[in-house]
Amino acid sequence: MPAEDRRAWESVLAHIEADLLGGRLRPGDRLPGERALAVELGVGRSSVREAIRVLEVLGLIRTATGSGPSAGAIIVALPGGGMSALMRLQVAAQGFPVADVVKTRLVLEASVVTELAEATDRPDLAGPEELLDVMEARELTEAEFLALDAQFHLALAEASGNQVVTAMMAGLRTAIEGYARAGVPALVSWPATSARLMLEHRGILATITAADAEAARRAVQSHISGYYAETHLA
Amino acid sequence: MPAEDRRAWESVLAHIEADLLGGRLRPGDRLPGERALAVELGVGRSSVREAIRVLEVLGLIRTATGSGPSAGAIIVALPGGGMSALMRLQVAAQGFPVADVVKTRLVLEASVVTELAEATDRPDLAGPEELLDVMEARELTEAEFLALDAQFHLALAEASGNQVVTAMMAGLRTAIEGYARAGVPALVSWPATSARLMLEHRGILATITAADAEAARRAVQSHISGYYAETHLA
DNA sequence: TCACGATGTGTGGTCTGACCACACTACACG
DNA sequence: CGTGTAGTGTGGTCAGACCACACATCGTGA
Repeated sequence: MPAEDRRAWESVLAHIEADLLGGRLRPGDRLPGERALAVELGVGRSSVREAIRVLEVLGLIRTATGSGPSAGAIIVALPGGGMSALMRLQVAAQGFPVADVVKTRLVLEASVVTELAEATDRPDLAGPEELLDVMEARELTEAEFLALDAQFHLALAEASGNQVVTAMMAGLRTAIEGYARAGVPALVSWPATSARLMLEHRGILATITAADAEAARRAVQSHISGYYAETHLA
Repeated sequence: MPAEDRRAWESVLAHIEADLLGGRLRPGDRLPGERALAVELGVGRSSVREAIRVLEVLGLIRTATGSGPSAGAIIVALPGGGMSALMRLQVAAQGFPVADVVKTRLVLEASVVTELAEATDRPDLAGPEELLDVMEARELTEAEFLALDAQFHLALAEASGNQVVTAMMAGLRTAIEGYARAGVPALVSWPATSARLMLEHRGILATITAADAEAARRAVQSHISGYYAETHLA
């Protein structure tokens, strides 16, 4: 019997986590209703709801009103969903220095492109390429461009297949977009910079396609740290 | 004016996030009381509580009952606090394959030791060294040893000073401990393996002290992937 | 005068019961 | 046989009521 001295909502969370680990709950399953869970665990419905809320924000479940198979709280376990909220709030609370975010991004992305370039079977780069097509198709506002830019890097991570790295990149995405946009005013020429960024994106994909891991790593590192340096000269 | 069609607790969360970004709330500050916040935002106290709960799990605030300066909900923004819960639950829900966790760990830790070894001023390794001393002091159970092991790696990340990486490592810690413990039965000899791991730990610190980044990276990579391979031979 | 204990006050933590909007189900009616 | 309407169960929300706790205050006793 686990200690009962923890807060009620924590015991609910622990119970659900145990069910998850024990295989009694799997992705796609529906949680019991809030009222039923409350009775079963001997706590109030509000406590159940606080636990449910946590699981939802963490991206583990999806809730929907109404009835039927799609209603209720359903286990989804979509990676990154919660990480994004976490990183966003953490950065908002000044928990993470931008320099650390950039550095971490550098490390993760270097690993991503290395893995892509070294993959034995040619990785599927359709996703990233489509994004580049969109970015090059027409003139975009700075915000639009940078949003697609961050999305491109996220797509690379997805293509690498590493779900943990993808989740982390998804979490960093908001923070990345934030500092990227904040740096725009410091640029000498936005059109010149965006043009360069687009070229570099194509270059990164080219090195991956060429299976040149070393070049890919260099390309992505200069791409990221180049922009960072350019926006922090002032 | 933001849309009011979102769920009540989301609007509370958004309001607090906005205060964070706007500098109206900073680490160390106390949130208004739940009742006051409910009145101020025009929602019920339970909705406020759900938002508070999310912030607490994400590691952004700490709540305490009673009165006085240490009571109430206080912004703490301690990195890793929430990431840990997130990763733990995500792994529990089979959201992340172990192989991806190991791979990510490899990338992050390689970066950590590289940075430590290349630091211009000798980094402070007192924390990691103390942990090694404890591990070597006496015979430990497997669980104790592996817990300290994970803590050692986390201490290295902390020493590197990169808060984002530290947070991510903290998040991975539970998952790491989990697969490490799960692999013990597959080992030929636990005493032999633990002895080797301890030697490798000392070796990693030595390469850092020697400022040999390349050796440090190799050491940490063989340390991690070695154990992983050893426990996945069967 | 000073130490100490009872009391007051405000905090988060929890439970209960009551609505609401919604979406699907089932049944009755044309 | 189709169709629409009432029913049922879901999450979402609110209001109010306690509780335990920790600090602040003030009185009382030494």
